[in-house]
Amino acid sequence: MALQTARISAEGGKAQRVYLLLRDEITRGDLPPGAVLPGELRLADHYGVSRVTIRRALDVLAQEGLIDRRAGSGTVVTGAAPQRAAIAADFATLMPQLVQMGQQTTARLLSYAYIPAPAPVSDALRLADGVRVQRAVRVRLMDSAPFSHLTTHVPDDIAQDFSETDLAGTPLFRLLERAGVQVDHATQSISASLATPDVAEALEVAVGAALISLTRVVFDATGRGVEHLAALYRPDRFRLDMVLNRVGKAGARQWEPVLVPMTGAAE
Amino acid sequence: MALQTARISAEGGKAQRVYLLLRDEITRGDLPPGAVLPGELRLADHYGVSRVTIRRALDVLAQEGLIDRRAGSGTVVTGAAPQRAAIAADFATLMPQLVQMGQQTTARLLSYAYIPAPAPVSDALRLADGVRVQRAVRVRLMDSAPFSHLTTHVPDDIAQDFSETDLAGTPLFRLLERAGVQVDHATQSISASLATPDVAEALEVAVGAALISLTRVVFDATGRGVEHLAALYRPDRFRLDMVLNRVGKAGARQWEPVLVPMTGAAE
DNA sequence: CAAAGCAGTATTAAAAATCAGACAGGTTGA
DNA sequence: TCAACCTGTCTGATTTTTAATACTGCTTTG
Repeated sequence: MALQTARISAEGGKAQRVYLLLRDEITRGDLPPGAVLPGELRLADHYGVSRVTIRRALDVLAQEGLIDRRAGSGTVVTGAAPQRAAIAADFATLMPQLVQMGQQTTARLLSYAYIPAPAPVSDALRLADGVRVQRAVRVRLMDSAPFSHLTTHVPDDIAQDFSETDLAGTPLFRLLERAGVQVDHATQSISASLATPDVAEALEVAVGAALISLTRVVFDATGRGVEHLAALYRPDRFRLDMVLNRVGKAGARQWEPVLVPMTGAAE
Repeated sequence: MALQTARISAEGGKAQRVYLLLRDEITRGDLPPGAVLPGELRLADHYGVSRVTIRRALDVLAQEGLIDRRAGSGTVVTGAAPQRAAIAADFATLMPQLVQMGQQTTARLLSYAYIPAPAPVSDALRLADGVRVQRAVRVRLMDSAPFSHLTTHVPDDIAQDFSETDLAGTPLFRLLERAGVQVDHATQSISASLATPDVAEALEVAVGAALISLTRVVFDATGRGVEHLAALYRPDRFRLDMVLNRVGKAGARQWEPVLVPMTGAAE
């Protein structure tokens, strides 16, 4: 019944790529339900591949119910958006509406080890060379559907208190505060990246699919780096939303994010 | 001299995909300069392809100077990050530090037309069916290096004042306020998507590369939708950063974004 | 209503990419 | 020094992609 889990592992060549691109355009809304695709010949030209290859990609899309092909008439995007219980997270504070949603998310611990801090992590956390950190890789699921892949690094002296079961259940953030860390501020950066084979498997997406990438570095009151989070989100199941208000008088107007008070922290 | 513009157009199969994945991991910092890659055999196994395919991907990376291959020793990531200074944008308010950077960005108008509003746009702007909108597609460049692909939709009665040269030069946002629109609030959503052939060409990236996707809908004081922006950013040239402060007493703590006062609006 | 045109369907053979394996030669560390 | 591992190189079998060419069926137009 692997319908939307099209093709894990790095299989597939051009046809697979065209499939990914088209599916991305559809689920993204660029090709809304009801829209008619260009003809296969036109598509072949557009993507720079042969018609047979386009056809193979369309086959998969049709099989998944994303498109409806009618001979003579054309290929139309069907409204049958299979998923869509997308988890919306407040863009500014990054607190997902999980509380409202019944907190039905669970986490699965994929890996757990103490290692010397990798260069990017020790740089970001401003650690001395060779400092050991606890590295944990987790997948967060919503109704047993994975939506985020989390890699956290915490200096080992802080992480001593975290057991494996802690990590599997509790958001790392709460563990930090439980450990007595005075969380003060954090820097975040949003980007986009491609699904490598390992995260692709964990998130049940195809290798090469687009993912939202979030990197967060948390500091305590003394300015010490206490957590490095590298998160990857499935764009079809996770959204970063925000509302901005235009405030101030003319000439000195600016945007101001609308804050939604809520405790907790997204991962 | 097309060095980092590896392979535009939809050519390449698995090798191309592996190349994209590896390059993504390198430029993203997962494989920092100096890191030694796993052996070709291990890579082949990891990506589920043959060694020859891995080899082809490494060939391109080596040609671009991203890796250094030494027979017998192994393949290491070189620190030669040909990356241009990434444009950082304030995450909360989405105002890029363009002013500080000398405002050296220019825009190129790719397409310009009045059309009936597509379904996603008319939905988002809450327009009646069949309302005509002005659709403009632009590419923004920094030192003649493209970093964003912008598709804007504006109701045609508002857009009457915009000439083609206006669009090529001025941020649409300023045009709106010049037209007397009382901008009140906006909703934004961040995601990730893949580069289709057309945007890939405009942004000078490979087809299938990861892009940051931002959708913004702007409303005026009367609650009317006045602008729909769909932006795609090159993650290697554009970053969304923010700083959060942890405020409040224990038990009612929450994050608060740090605001950097500045006028203007990012596109 | 008939014809033209378009779009999907199907089948072939050639071309290209990929695969699996083997071997040579350099480097490293026990 | 030897063993293990790495890149570099080559080869023939296999799979994927391509290109060319019919064909069927729906829609539209004269």
